[in-house]
Amino acid sequence: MALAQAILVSLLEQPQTGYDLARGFDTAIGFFWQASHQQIYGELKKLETQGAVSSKAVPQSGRPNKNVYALTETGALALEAWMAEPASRPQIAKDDLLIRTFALGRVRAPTMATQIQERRTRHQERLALYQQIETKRYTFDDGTVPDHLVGKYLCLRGGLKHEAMWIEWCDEALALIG
Amino acid sequence: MALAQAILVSLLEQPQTGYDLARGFDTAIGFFWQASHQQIYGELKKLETQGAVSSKAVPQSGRPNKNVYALTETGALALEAWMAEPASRPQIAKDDLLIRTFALGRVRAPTMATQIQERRTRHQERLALYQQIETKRYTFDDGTVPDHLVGKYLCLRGGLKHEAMWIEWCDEALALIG
DNA sequence: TGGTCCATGTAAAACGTTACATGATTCC
DNA sequence: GGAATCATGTAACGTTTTACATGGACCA
Repeated sequence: MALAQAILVSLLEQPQTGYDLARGFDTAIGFFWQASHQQIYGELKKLETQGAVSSKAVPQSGRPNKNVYALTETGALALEAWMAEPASRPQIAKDDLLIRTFALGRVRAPTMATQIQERRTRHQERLALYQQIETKRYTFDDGTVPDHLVGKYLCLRGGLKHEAMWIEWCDEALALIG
Repeated sequence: MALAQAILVSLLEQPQTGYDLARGFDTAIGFFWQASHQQIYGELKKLETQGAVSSKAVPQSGRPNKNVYALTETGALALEAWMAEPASRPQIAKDDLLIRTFALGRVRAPTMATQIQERRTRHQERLALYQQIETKRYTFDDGTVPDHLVGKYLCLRGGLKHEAMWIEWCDEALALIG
């Protein structure tokens, strides 16, 4: 749906290959948007035929050529227009741990405490990662975040809050089903 | 993926039609799992051929017949087995408001404050709804939730925390970009 | 008379995942 | 010698959304 825009936004920072994007989707924007390399290669081609991105082949020795994609003027304008479009309503991620949780008290489920404990560990790891990033990249002497980083910073803050909240939830659940 | 299980868990409480399920997916389990009626009708048929649910036609006057589905023994056992399977890793919901946010500071976006404000209102509404449900259905004199409601209650708690967290995020974002 | 609710369904399109494929390079 | 990295791609499959379809009941 908004994969095209996720790519355009990623290209704002610098031109990238499909491969770069696929990897970046594992880090920066990937904290809240996932896409496989197959999807990205396909979408890039579509965006190129629309004129939103341009590609430049970079020959390499002993490797397939790189296709480095850059945002075009057209793409930048399209992105700006899209920014003003109303965002879709928030969706809760489909989470099968919650389905299992829903059944608690009605189905025998001796492993649920372990499962929630495991989930807690995951969130804890993520939280630690985000905290590290916050300290490293978003801590400034005067205590304010420079304008051009505000967007990325807010996304990180969302991630931090998200993980912290789920840790709290796990603790609450463990206390209740203990 | 886990749509089948979401249906089975919904049927734990009582036999229901596909139509009922599709509407329930807008309320109880639907707070964290979405599915259209088309998907549900299809999945119910699949589940019936597998023997996990059984259907009973209920004739009606002036309406199409109801197909009321109930969980079978087989289905209950399958569900119990599934409960012990490891849950998939947590995913963050794809949210195009966050993509827009990511671009803040790099693209002109004069409507973003309004958009976040609107999103805040949505979360506020949801939070109010969940709080109402908590008060109405999960408040007991002795302060404890009865066993058979623990699962549903924990899901509601997740919803509450989720909405509260996003309201906080919206406030943080508005303060930073205001 | 026009809209929403009940109750089911088909069909096509869009989106996403999984598996497979290539082939040199670099690291352990 | 084996695994991971770089870099692209095709094909099959599964899931989800959107659109279309029916038709009486009930309400304003």
